Amino acid sequence: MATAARTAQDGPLTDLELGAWRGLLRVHARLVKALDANLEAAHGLPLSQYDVLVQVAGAPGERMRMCELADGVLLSRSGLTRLVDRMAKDGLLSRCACEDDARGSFACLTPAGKARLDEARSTHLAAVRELFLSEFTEDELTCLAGLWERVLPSCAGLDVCAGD
Amino acid sequence: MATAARTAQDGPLTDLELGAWRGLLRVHARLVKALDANLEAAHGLPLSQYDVLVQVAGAPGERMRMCELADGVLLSRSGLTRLVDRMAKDGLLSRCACEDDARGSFACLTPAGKARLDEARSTHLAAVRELFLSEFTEDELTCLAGLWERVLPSCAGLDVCAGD
DNA sequence: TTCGGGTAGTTGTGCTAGCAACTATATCAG
DNA sequence: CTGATATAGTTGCTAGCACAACTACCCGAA
Repeated sequence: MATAARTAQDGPLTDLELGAWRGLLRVHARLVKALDANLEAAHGLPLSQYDVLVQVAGAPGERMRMCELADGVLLSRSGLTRLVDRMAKDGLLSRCACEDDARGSFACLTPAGKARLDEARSTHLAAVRELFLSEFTEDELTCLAGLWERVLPSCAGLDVCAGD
Repeated sequence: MATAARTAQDGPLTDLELGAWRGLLRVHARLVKALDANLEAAHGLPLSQYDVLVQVAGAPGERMRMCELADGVLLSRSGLTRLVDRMAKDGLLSRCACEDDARGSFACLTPAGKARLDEARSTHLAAVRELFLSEFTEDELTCLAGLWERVLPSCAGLDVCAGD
């Protein structure tokens, strides 16, 4: 292996670059796996469904159009259709027609879905804090958040952010 | 929605926490998707296969035990078995018996695999730099790498790091 | 030597996600 | 109003992954 630290344009990644890049991949993989397992164990709720509940609960009228929801939870439309189907079958969501646009439909939070979210939220937030946020100082969090803001547009061009 | 910024132990996430956490999720999702599409378009190589090639090429003898490889590429053992199968069918890897341990087997880099990696590496590294690394100063990279180091053990307990 | 427990890897199975094709509706041009 | 194009959502199909069960083997103890 003929490797040596170059500046930053050609050749292999420097150790620093490697650390910053691979760290992201590893931390993400582990966090998501741990959080999903945690949520599933405590409330029988996959992380993907929790995400949907959070998004819908935060939307006006506690309902959201399918396409917005798909963007919000980083899923394809077909993937979302089926995810919402599963959740509707479990009573966490219901589907409602859209009055303004007959093509569209809403995913609406049911009381059961709301209750489930209320149960799960504190579990999940506690886990996020414990596994991730608690490791950082306030300054570091600020730094991180700023970095994400900066990189996001660089990646691709489809997104918006949503609240908790 | 009765939400207000709390300190950091209870209640909903502060905007700062939210930004740091969701940013990670979004940036990761977009980067991986973009990098995979890029690599696939340029060299017909999925990111998962590229990862395997990098790991194996960096290992002594250009071969690796299946279980180490599985850890290295963040995949389950069964997932890795099938991924290596596919790559072997494409001629990128070959499977070799392990002399010391008859249970084990090696995934060995073939000349074709090496060639493919050589083609793809610069494409991929350029993309990683363009989409991610280039957005940061050296100091920020140092900060990031340090943060990952710190969080990693907090998540779960299985990993080691590997070089490029 | 032989038995028991642990480890490496593969295979059966099921789930989740994406892509492409399709339907139905909206919207805009003329 | 009519036809062309775009958008929302669903469905058919397939790929990739994880879990659990299984086989084969290693290693330590008696």
